[in-house]
Formats: sequence, structure tokens, C-alpha cells
Amino acid sequence: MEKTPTSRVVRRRRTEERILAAAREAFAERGFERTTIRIVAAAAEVDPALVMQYFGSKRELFERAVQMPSIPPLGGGLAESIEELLARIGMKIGPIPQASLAVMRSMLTHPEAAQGARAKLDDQVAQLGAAIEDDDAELRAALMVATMLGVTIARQLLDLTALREVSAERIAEILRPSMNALAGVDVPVRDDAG
Amino acid sequence: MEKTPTSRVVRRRRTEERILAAAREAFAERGFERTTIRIVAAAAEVDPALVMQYFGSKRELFERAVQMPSIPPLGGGLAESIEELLARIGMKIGPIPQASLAVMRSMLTHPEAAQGARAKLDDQVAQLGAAIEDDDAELRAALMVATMLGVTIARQLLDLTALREVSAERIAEILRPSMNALAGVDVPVRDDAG
DNA sequence: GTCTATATAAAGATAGAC
DNA sequence: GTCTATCTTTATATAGAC
Repeated sequence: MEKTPTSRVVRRRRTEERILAAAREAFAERGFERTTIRIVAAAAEVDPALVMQYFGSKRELFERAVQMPSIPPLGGGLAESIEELLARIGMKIGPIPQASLAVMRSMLTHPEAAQGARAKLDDQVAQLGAAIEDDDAELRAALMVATMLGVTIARQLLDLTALREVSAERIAEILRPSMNALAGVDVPVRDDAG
Repeated sequence: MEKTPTSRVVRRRRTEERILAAAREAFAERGFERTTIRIVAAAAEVDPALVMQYFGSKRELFERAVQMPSIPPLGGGLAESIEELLARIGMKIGPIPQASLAVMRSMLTHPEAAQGARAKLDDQVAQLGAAIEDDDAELRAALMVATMLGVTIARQLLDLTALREVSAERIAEILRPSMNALAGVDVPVRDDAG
């Protein structure tokens, strides 16, 4: 066996990853405009010039740092609940990946983030719309997605006092009938309204 | 009677108002960070220096331009519907005042806008919470507010394709059972409750 | 009172030393 | 490969002419 020294390329990848992590965090916390190369560099404990060297521009750094995995197509099996359906397309109340938070944080002010968010949300709407049965499936799906978006923004990005300390489970519980109503599972007692 | 020439003070107020209107629009469209004094001045057709002369700083211009009227306390009479209740505290689907849009546009990235938005939303939650009867009144109120927020953001700020062309009335209609469920009214109760 | 010109500051980007 | 130093740009803010 040869010994495996940390080669240059490996060290480089580690540094790069550290920068990307720092960038994700900064973008998620402060948004695109207020995040500076210098701040990211300081957090990653590297020289600002190195960040440029690696990524070329702030714009590219953002793209590399936050690129969201696109949603896998809604595969097999019927969903057991609306929540499961939402979870499958990446919409849940719980902790959100930092990359997504970064996009959300910036989506109202940074055009590229807006475009990315729109694309992803449109995709989620389409998938959700295809999964529910109703004349207004797409509109209903859009309102469900908008609801989840609003709750996530209020809770994770705005820190509304009334939501800050409440567990994700509790929120999901209170939200459930409302989401079911949106999905068109509206009317009360049918034992099987799935 | 003396004639009434447009005195300096009057002209000054008009110019000021033109600047404020231009600022509101720019802030609503691009957010705080990407709005420059120059852009505002150009839109108002005045010199950039004049904007500074009048308002002192970009920060103060923002404050003056977007200051939201605080919500009048939920006065007389029982509300006839959740929608009416929401409308009373300033939450509706329809067209939003530009000052509010400006705050919303900037609230994820500009700390002062965040604070303003939080204060207003907290207030709305409190008022709404006081108006509905439930053990979890405040949490339910917060989720209602978050839902309205999400729909407004998705529709007015992000331009989601599925919501863009839909009338406010249509959205309100689809949303109604969902809001009622959140309010604890007419909840389609399931036997197992969880 | 309004505009021209400029000071000042911050941040993105680059060149070159080591 | 990494850092020092610097260039450039852009935007806020100010001073002074008219």
C-alpha cells in the first residue's frame, strides 16, 4: 500500500468546500447583496483573493454555493397523506437545507435567486397539481405551495414570535386540515377520503 | 381675495411627494439594496443631490417612503367571516399598497424592513388571535397570517405562473375553507384526530 | 432652492510578488 | 498556490457655485 498524503488537489477541494459552506451560511443569513466576498473569506479563514481565484465572481460563487438539487419526479406509489406528498416534493415545515434558505433569503431582491426560486416553485406546483384530483388542481397546488412558503418564511426567515418556539410537528398538525381543504379533500367525514 | 400662487413651500411639498412616490415604487420593485438614490431621482425627474438635501440619507428616505400606517384596533361588531376579519387587519389577497410591497420586498435582506414587517405581522397575529376562539388561538392566527403572506409573496412578488393570472376573488374563494379550518371554524373533524 | 463637482467609502476584481 | 497591494467601479454623501 502506498501512503496517501493529502495531495494538492485534495486540499484544494477541502478549501473549496469550506468556502462554499461559509458562502451558503452567509447568503442564507444576509442575502446576496449584503454578503461580501470579504465576509465569506473571513468565515472560511482564507484570503479574499483566493475566493475570487476559485470562483471567478460573486455571482458564480452564489450559483455554486446554493444550487439546489432539482426535485426527483414523484415516483412510485400513492401518497398516504397530503403531508407525505408535500414532503416528497421537498416541502416540509422542519429544518430547511441551508442552500434553500439562501435562495429564499435572496429571492425577493436578487434576480437570479428569484428565477431559481420561481423555477423550483413552479415545478413543485406542477408535480403537486398532477397528484391531486380536482378541476382547479393547479391553482390549489399553487396555494398549498404558497402556504408552505409563507409559513417557512414567517418562521425561519422572519422569526415571527408566535411561530419561533413552536415545533414543526405542532405546526404540521394545526396546518393539516387546512392543507386537506386546499387539496380538495374538503368535506368532513368520509372514512376514506384519500 | 388674494390670488394664490404656488408658494415655495407648496412646490417643495409637491417635489417631495414626487420623490417619495418614485422611491416607493423603486423600493417595491427592486428592494432596498438595489435601489439607488440616482434611480429614484431619475424617476422623480430631480437631481440626485436634491433627494439627499430633502431626506438626508437613503435610510431616511426609505423610512419616510414606506412607513406603514399601523393597524387601527379591531373595532366594533363581530366579523361576519374570516375574510372580513382578515380584511380589517389589512390582510387581503387583492392589490397591496405600494408601501407595504416595498417593505415586503426588502424584509428578507434589509434589517430595518425586517423589523418593521415583524412588528406589523406580530400585531396582526395578536389582533387576529384575540378575535378567534381556540386554545391555540395565537398559533392559528400566526398560521393564517403566514398563509396570507405566502400567497401575497408568491403572487405579487414572485409572479408564480399559476397565480399570476388568477383573480383575487377566485383565490379568496379557494382559500376560504382552508382559512376557516385554520380559524377553527367548521373544521372537518376526523375521528382519530391525528 | 437647485445643480455641478467632488469627496469618501465600500466592494468587486486583477496583477504580480513570494 | 497563496497573499499583498492595487485598480476600478459604484454609490452615498457633501460643498459650493449659480
